[in-house]
Amino acid sequence: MLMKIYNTLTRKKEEFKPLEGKKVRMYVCGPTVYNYFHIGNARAFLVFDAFRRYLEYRGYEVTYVQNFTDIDDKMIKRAEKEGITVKELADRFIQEYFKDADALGIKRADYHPRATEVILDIIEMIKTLMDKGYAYEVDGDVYFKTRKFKEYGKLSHQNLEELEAGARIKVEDKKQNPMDFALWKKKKPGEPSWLSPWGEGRPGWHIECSVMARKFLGDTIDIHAGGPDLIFPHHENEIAQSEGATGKPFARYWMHIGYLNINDEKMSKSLGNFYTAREVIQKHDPEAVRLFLLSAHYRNPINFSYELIQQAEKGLERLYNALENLKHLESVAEERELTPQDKQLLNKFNAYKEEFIKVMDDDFNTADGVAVLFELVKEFNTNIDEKASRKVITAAKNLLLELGGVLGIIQQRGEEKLEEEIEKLIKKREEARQNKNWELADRIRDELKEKGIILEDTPHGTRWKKI
RNA sequence: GGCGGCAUAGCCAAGUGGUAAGGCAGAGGACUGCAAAUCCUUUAUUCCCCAGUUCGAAUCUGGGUGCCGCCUCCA
Repeated sequence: MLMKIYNTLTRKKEEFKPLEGKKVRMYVCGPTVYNYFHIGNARAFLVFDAFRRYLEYRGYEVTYVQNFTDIDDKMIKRAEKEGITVKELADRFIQEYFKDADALGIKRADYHPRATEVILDIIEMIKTLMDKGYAYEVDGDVYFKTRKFKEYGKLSHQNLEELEAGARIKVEDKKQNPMDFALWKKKKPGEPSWLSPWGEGRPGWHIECSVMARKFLGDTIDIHAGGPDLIFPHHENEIAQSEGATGKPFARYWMHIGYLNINDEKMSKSLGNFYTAREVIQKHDPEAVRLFLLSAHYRNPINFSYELIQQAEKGLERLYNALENLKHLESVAEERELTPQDKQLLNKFNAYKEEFIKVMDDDFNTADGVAVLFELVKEFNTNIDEKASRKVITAAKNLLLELGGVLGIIQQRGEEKLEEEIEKLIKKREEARQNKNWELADRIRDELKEKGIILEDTPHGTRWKKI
């Protein structure tokens, strides 16, 4: 069965066939590194990270590119405000990006190019566009001639006339048409600049992605993805530039997530309803954030609140409890021949796995994937105990970790060790319980709780966990 | 004006023709020395409203109501 992917270009779910065998060329628009990224950005990075993981899980060989925009108006403004260079600003927030992205379990891309690293390639592409009549220069600025690109508007499903009619931007005298956009911007005093055939200046925003995608992935890529606000104008413009320059289709599948809102309103600085990913993961388990964001369909809008993150945290706890229980059972169960019941259980596990694949194959339905994980946990909690063969327990544990790994959850908490002193206390409490000295046992339990160790007495021994 | 999305239990949320997943919260019960974890039962005769198509609709069609987004930098 082929996977299906919803394509913004056709507004339909399509069967996913990469250009070349099992190779997938994937480009995701990255952040402008003038600040910490916010929780809305996080949704995009995290969702597409999960899709990449799933594609790899399904045996695709994914080349994943995510850029850093390190030169634009916002960068210049912020650097000026901070009294540092644009380069220093970029270096700093690229580092900060990786701190937060790593914490959220977002895997590193194969390539993380910066716009300023590909200036020569940008100039080359602009030259090509000028040669082909898709661009024109006016006094050191270069613009893309949207009227020349016949399919302009095909991604956002607008036609140029309507766009022009609805254009709220001021008509700049320099542009031939209000929808034309800058490929190259003439240097203003004090701005970083590069030498070009049109004089000193810097690239426009849209051209960098066209160039980086092509440089690292080729003329035609499989998946181009990003936030919903990029559909127009950014991705529309990328198509115009890339297809204008190469004459080939730019991206075969365009994927866009839904907005992340705060109280049903778009998150924006002017409304003051703005959360950086960093402040959220300082307060809550990053895996809970992942679980929260993957619990809804990626194309639907999602409302952010700390209350909902807390709900997700509880759910995550349930998953971890199951995992910890399995680990504990594994340590006490015996290795023995599989009974027919054991075999039946293993078959069931396999059915859950197939269900997971079935729902994820259908346009990455992570919400259903998460549901399968919870159903699996219920199955384990109900039907596996210390009498099960260790083989079954290990298989259960591995499946939970395997499917959780695809979504990037239940991966963080590893094997923890206890200090000797605490182990002694736990033993002491065991003895007290043997002697039915409940008072002492409870006192030790309370004492350990204050130290962040929770004890749970199970039929097959005491289990501990850290909070 | 053009384009588009959404409306499912207290909360979150999946489900696009076959008789309402999953999570959180709540109630009752089991287990436990007590807890915790876990399990069982329970919580939408019903999916914004009206009409229609159909043997059958949350899912399709028409109409209505409400909310939101894009068309301008933004993931």
